[in-house]
Amino acid sequence: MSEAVLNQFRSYLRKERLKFTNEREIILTEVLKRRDHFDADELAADLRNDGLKVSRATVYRTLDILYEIGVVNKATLGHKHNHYENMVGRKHHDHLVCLNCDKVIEFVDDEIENKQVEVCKKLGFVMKRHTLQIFGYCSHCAPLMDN
Amino acid sequence: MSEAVLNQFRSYLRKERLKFTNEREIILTEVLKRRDHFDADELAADLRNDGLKVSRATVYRTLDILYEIGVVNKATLGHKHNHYENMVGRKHHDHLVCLNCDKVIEFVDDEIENKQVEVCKKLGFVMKRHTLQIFGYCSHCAPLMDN
DNA sequence: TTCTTTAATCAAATCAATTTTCATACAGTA
DNA sequence: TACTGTATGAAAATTGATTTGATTAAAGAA
Repeated sequence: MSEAVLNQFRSYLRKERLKFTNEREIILTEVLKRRDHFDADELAADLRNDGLKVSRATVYRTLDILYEIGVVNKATLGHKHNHYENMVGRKHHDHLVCLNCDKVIEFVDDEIENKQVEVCKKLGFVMKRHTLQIFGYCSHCAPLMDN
Repeated sequence: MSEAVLNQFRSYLRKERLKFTNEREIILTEVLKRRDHFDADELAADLRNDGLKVSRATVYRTLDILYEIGVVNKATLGHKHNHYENMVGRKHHDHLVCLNCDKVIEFVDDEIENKQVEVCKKLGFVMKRHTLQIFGYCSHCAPLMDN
């Protein structure tokens, strides 16, 4: 399965006349291990921890490529930096973000998805991507807060 | 009506032991004139144009307060800076953003809103705010692009 | 293999948006 | 009017992200 992604990556790079470098492979491998929502700096730190030296700039550049080919998704989760998530074998979903503990819960609601398509159709708008975030308190934190 | 907002602002400031300064009034007034989606710098530039000198820092600081009391909404519209919009007399709405011409279209869909409430209820999540953006091409730009 | 071309890398500089600092000015109130 | 503490502006600092420029290393050709 990660074999398939690797091939997808290689063939995209070839198509674009880009190079399959050691660093790009390292970053892809690390991204595929991840199941959470991480930022570029966390990823770079993890690589450094594993003794793999890849510069921040390369991490950013490679994440861009991975976003381009749909291997990762980029999300705005209420911080001033982007979060990424491994999307291999996963479908689009939305996020609930706890304002207290930063927990991120994923969900999909087909009716919400369908309604968005309808809204766009009605307005002659061609949807390319969409993102829905709900901010609040998770079931663990809610009782602790004075809502 | 803007009289009411002014009073709301003043009483919030009093409650928090903050001061009703000339600059804060200037910024509030300018915000209330606006019906579009603007960023902090645009607002500062407009004030400068009108001969009103207010520093960038104060603009940011005041927009924070206005966000706090719900006079403005803060939105992430695909740029790396925040956009603000005057919310006086307006209800929550979502945004369609054209990737070509940057046009922003607002919409509300009650069913989407209800579904979000349902999702949260099911998960024991207490919703504080939510934001949905659809990116794509508006009816004017879509025919010009190769979608 | 080796050569050649061209892109990729790193570290450091830069950038844009935002936030903070700190000396000074001013609003609210005693 | 005087006092206290918050707000202000200009500049510096911070943050996340991008670019630069010299060097390295893929990928394909010979």
